[in-house]
Amino acid sequence: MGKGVSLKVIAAKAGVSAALVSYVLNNKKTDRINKITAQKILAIAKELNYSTNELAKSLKTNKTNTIGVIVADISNPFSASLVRIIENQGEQSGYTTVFGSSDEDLVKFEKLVHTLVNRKVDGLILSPPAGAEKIILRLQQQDIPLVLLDRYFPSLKTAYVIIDNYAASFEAVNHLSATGRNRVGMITYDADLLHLQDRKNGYLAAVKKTKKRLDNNHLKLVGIENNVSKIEEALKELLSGKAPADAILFGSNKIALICLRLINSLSLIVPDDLAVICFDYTEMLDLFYSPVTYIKQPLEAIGYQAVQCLLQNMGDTTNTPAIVLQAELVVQESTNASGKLLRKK
Amino acid sequence: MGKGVSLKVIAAKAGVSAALVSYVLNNKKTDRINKITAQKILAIAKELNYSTNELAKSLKTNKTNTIGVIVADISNPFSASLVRIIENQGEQSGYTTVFGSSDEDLVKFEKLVHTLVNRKVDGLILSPPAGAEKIILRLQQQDIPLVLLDRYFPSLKTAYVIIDNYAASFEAVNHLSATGRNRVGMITYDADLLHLQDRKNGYLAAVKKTKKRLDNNHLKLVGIENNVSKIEEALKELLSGKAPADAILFGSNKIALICLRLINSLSLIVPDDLAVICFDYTEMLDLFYSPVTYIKQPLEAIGYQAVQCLLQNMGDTTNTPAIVLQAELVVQESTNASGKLLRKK
DNA sequence: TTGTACGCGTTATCAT
DNA sequence: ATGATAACGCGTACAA
Repeated sequence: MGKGVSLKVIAAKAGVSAALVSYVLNNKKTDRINKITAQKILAIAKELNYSTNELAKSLKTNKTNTIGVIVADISNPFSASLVRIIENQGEQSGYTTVFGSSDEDLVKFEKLVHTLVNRKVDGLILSPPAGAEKIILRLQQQDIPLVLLDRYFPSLKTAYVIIDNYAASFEAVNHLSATGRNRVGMITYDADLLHLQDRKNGYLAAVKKTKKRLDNNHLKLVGIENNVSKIEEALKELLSGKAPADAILFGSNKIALICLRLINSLSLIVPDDLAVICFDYTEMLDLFYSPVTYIKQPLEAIGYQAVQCLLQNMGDTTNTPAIVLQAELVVQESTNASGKLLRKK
Repeated sequence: MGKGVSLKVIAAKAGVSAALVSYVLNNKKTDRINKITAQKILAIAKELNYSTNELAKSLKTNKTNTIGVIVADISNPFSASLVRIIENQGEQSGYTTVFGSSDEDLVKFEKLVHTLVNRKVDGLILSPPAGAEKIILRLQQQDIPLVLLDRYFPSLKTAYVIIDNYAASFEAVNHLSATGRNRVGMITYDADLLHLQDRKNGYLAAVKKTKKRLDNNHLKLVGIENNVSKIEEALKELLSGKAPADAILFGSNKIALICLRLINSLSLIVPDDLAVICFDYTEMLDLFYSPVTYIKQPLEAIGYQAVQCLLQNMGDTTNTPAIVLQAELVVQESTNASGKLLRKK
């Protein structure tokens, strides 16, 4: 690739050694080099449009200035935004960022990790799928700097950046009961990823607190593969029966999309008949006729911290900062109590 | 990085030369190698958990098995989906994909291109910003395989994959007039990127055809930086005055989001008072109370073709396939004529 | 200022 | 048949 304008070529043309060219082009030993030859070398380099072969450089210096990032699915707006922030943040520290999507698939994840490691990335920012402990552990044994993103494993001592999902769920449910909802349901994932457990447990704790007794029928668990009909079925179940939910917390933006679409086609009125809250913001939430109250993850902060933590971990692998950020409940129309209260009068 | 398990280490442990280890691990000269020593080498390699240093390999073979992709903004759902498809498609051919966002900024774009080229990617898939001709040309002079994505430059002979934006706009406007709309407006970008020109020109041609005379006030151009208040202002202008638009074509999903949000907060009824069509699908369009008719780009096909074209161009740089794909108008509720017709009766 | 070893894997050539 | 040697790709950095 390229036309092969190497140091050697420049050296030949200038009648000097390749080493000297390297020094000049990198501004090293600048005081010990004849300024005239330096000028000549620079001129030739520019004329030949030289640019360094980062491959060779990395091989020698053992540094690629590259960060590897693995998210669940880069086509998810949430991931896409986060990735973008990391990209910018990394660049500010001189790093190029390489991405991959794991699809929450352990095999795919491991393969991606391998690819990145073999390409000698300087560090990794990872959203590992369930069961990835051994893979992470091996990376640590190889002394590869890494930060877990959005999730972590209690059994491992790693750097991580997460949000307090438990508190976020808890606050959301509290908001719903405080605004007069009595049968708060939740549709979320049946997965053993800790951050998803937290969302579920925060919900359960809040329901328990506000209702004394828990109606298990109001918690619906669906597979992480986001099967549309399964999710729609869960919603229908929540809305039927003897005690239909009058409020629902959606465990992700994918779940929310599917459910809101169905709600749209039913004759339910939000927020009058049903209040809804969604985990994670996406643009679509503003387009629902009743703008959706949502749990806002501090994306900028997450991306910033992820890169900063990685930089620290790259300096010293035993340095494993654990950052827990708080999410914010953004109240919009979809949980407005007024409609409901009016009807009660 | 790594623990430094190199061929050399394995060779030492096995009491053979590094070259032999390389042959064994790559299944080369397999017939000329003692099977017992081969087994021993494989065993040691596995025991030491060896994996090849792709940096060194690439340096030697001059092949990185990497494709570089530059889009405008990876956090845009449209780009994110496309990127995901390219990622999968590339993987099927054994390529890792590296992404970057240019923000439609020429300087950023050039910097990204440089980074990728210096890292010796095997080829590039690019959505170049306006004015990038010289950069592309230089890449071609360096014999670097590339495919333009979603846009192209008539002055350059490159491979490209685009959709027929002119026809897409044309069809959209036709659909609107066929369903009884008389004052079809458009809000799109004031940019000299050809694909955006095409969108505009397709609109103009269709309006001209259906109306005989053109009312320039129904075409609003906004900056590509997606300034919210500018776009909102454009919409308000379209909806006011002596001949307010009764249908609008939005030139992108960003424009659509901003406008639909505003329409939501006004007391306009879609499709009764106003019909809308949007370029590019995103999930949000289904969540609008009146699901939005949109111009669907064949993302899968675009991604597939982009990778295929690149592979061809990598085989022979003078091979520059030009693929023009047709978009599809997906008619939903937002352009339904019934509401309007009922009112007319 | 320059020669040269080095990082690491590949492969053509040479030696048993 | 089996296996070793050495040059190579390209930039870096130390010794000369």
